[in-house]
Amino acid sequence: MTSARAPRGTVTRARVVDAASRLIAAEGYENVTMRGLASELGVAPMSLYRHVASKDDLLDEVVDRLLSERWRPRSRESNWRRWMTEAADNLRALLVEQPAALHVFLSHPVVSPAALERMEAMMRVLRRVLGDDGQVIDAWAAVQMYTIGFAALEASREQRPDVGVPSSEVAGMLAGFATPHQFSVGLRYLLDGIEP
Amino acid sequence: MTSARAPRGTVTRARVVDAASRLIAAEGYENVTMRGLASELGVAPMSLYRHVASKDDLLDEVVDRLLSERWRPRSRESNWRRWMTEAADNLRALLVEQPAALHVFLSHPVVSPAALERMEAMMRVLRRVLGDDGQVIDAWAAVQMYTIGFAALEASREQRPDVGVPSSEVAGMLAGFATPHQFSVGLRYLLDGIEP
DNA sequence: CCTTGATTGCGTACTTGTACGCTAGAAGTG
DNA sequence: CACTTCTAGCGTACAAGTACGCAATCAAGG
Repeated sequence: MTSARAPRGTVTRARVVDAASRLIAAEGYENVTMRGLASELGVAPMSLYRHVASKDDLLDEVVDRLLSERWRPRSRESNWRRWMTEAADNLRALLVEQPAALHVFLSHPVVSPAALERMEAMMRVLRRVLGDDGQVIDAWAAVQMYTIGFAALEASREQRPDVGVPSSEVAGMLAGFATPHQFSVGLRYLLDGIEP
Repeated sequence: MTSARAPRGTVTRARVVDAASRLIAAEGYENVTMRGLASELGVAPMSLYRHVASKDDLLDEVVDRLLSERWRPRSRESNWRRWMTEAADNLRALLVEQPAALHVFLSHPVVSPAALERMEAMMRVLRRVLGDDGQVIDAWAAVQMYTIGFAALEASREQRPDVGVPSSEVAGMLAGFATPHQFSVGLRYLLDGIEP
């Protein structure tokens, strides 16, 4: 039998985060439960709570890892519009592909290490274009909010079939709203407005 | 005792929505449970599910009522920027003040009657400015995504105290991000980019 | 080594949404 | 009126997050 108490040190915050990352990648975020995670580690469910404050706390760290691997644009900072577009789109894609990440970004302002690194990089680029620090912050915030808002809708777009309202014109266009292309169009508006 | 089966017709979709609206207004969204709602109506919890598919389904309707009461701008459509700004800000305020509404808008594209009415009105205004229908849709989507994304962050801004990262410059500005003023600044960028 | 205190794994139990299927009573049929 | 059918109210039960407190084990001091 596998009963008996697990030895001390079996559970560690790092181990929990590792296991959670693996499980999320393998089974998908929505199929990961604290109970399942615990049994994966061979411990009782409540043992996890010595090392993470809550499931959300755990997710914060899992998502920071994902973000740190994926946020960086490939292009050079010299073409600021291209670079900013890529930075925004990388986050959008991450949020859409990883429901866990979307959950985290919608739950609270994300200030994990990777998020801060990304923010600082974006502000650095914007500062070269805009000069004024106040404007830099405004611009960054606008792009960030747009990105998260867009990702939220794109991710949640499982067709709602009927509506009971006949506006087929309206219903029809709702389908095509949340696409990566639409994202870049809106972002272009935003950057147009930002550019001095 | 209050046992015994409730007579037929005690529960109605409309009555459930009414009671839910009342409870949410009185106790706050996060304190409203299906069990509480049922006891408010004097029926067993599962009885509600004959009339609403789920809690989310119920919320959809509750939120549509809120939206229908609050989305309309006060200004005239002739000043399109002012009108659009008001329309966006009315939704932002609603989402921030009503966690139930935020939940609904983040869960799926909202196509309730009031949402459609609002969308059509906004598109009508944009059409007069932009002409081309394609651009109208793009512009509307951009504003909508920005609004929802911003509201999500503004609503979730309960201070996260430490971060473990010393960038006080960064941490400091994070505090001031999600304010109504910041919202209007970002929206101005967006409208600048949209305006022909 | 034994006592004492701190740390950590865990058993139990509560809350919330809701699936499933039973059943009482209304509505239709002969 | 008796019988069938359909429907709406409900009892039971389960999954998931996690509060609370006990207890096993480790570390420190004598």
